[in-house]
Amino acid sequence: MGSTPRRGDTRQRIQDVALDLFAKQGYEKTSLREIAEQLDVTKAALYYHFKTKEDIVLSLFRDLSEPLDELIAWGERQPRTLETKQELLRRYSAALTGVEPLLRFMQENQATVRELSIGQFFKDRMIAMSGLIRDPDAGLTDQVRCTTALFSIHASLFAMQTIEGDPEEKRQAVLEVALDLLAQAHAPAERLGDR
Amino acid sequence: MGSTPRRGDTRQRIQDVALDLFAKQGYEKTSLREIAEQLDVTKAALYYHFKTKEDIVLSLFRDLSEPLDELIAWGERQPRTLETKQELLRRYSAALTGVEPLLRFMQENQATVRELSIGQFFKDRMIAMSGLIRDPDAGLTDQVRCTTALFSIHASLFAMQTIEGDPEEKRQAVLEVALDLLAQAHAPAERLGDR
DNA sequence: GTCTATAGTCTGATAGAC
DNA sequence: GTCTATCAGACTATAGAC
Repeated sequence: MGSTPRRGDTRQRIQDVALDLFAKQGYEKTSLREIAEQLDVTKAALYYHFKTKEDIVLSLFRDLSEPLDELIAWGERQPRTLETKQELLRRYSAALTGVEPLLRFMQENQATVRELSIGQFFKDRMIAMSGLIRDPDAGLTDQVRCTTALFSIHASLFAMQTIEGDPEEKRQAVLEVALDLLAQAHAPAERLGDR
Repeated sequence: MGSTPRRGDTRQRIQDVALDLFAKQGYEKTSLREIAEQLDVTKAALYYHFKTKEDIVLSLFRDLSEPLDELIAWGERQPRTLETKQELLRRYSAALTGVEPLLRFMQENQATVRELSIGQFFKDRMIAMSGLIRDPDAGLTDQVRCTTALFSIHASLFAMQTIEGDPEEKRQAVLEVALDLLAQAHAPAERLGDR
């Protein structure tokens, strides 16, 4: 038994290969033929499991959508304190761990994702996160600090590739910098001594 | 005179329309037919001015390549001091001003640009900039600070869209935060007092 | 410098047999 | 659940007239 590999997990295999190719060479440049060939099935087999090409992408994003929605809902129930914002960043960082290929795909194919119905969804979520983190009445510089804090966590997975080191250690370092930025945005007046 | 508009500037007009459409809907989703239609010429006319579709993109990037190369060359001639790095950030921020649509296109079509011969060029330049800004022997957190400083300038054009305000004021605010991050990465030990 | 016409290829998607 | 066969439409790119 087992000489005929994989039966019944075709749907999962399609998702795996699709995400891999989408992240590697982009959504548009990846054809269904290519995905099918790599799985040794035909295009028609793909259409049994997914209605359209876009449907494959939608299925990939389901794992990311729920944790993100829960995080925002949690944030909206909390008092708008520095501690809440810091916890938001910590949870956000944790939520993104393990979905790096998906994030990379989203990051590198923004133009595509934007028109892919899932695009508006994530735009709304980023605006919501931004609204929870920064204070519209604060100074411009402090707003930039907060936005940079949020964005640095988001971007760390691709921007920090030139830095060597253990991924988890890097994640902690990014989180530390982000929390610092947040604290500075909420500090009274004096910052780095003189300067 | 002037009733027959635009003669001889077709090449420039192609570049303008192409960049606009590429930035708006992505490189792959923009066909040469679409560009030609918007200019009221035929596809063949496009091929008179540009050898391929990729060639249009290459021509767009020429304005950005030279200032960036000069900046890196300048940086490599300077002593590796905090002042040099701060000046690098200032010049980098200035160099990016005015080419926002091009940057947005590059940002949102990374997957495409990466395979477009110009991709390796910019990857090399970003690595070079990163090498000038951060110190590989410094602590992980300080390296993240430096990378975030560089990246925040780069990303400010799209990440800060939720913040209201004059673009130039926002640019200054981003620069201030970036310079702060740089200074903190080079500060001795004590940071924000207690915290 | 710009046109028409078209070659040649690939795409996402469907119908129907097994 | 996977196959073969095929669709209509879109694409980049070229040849050659004007």
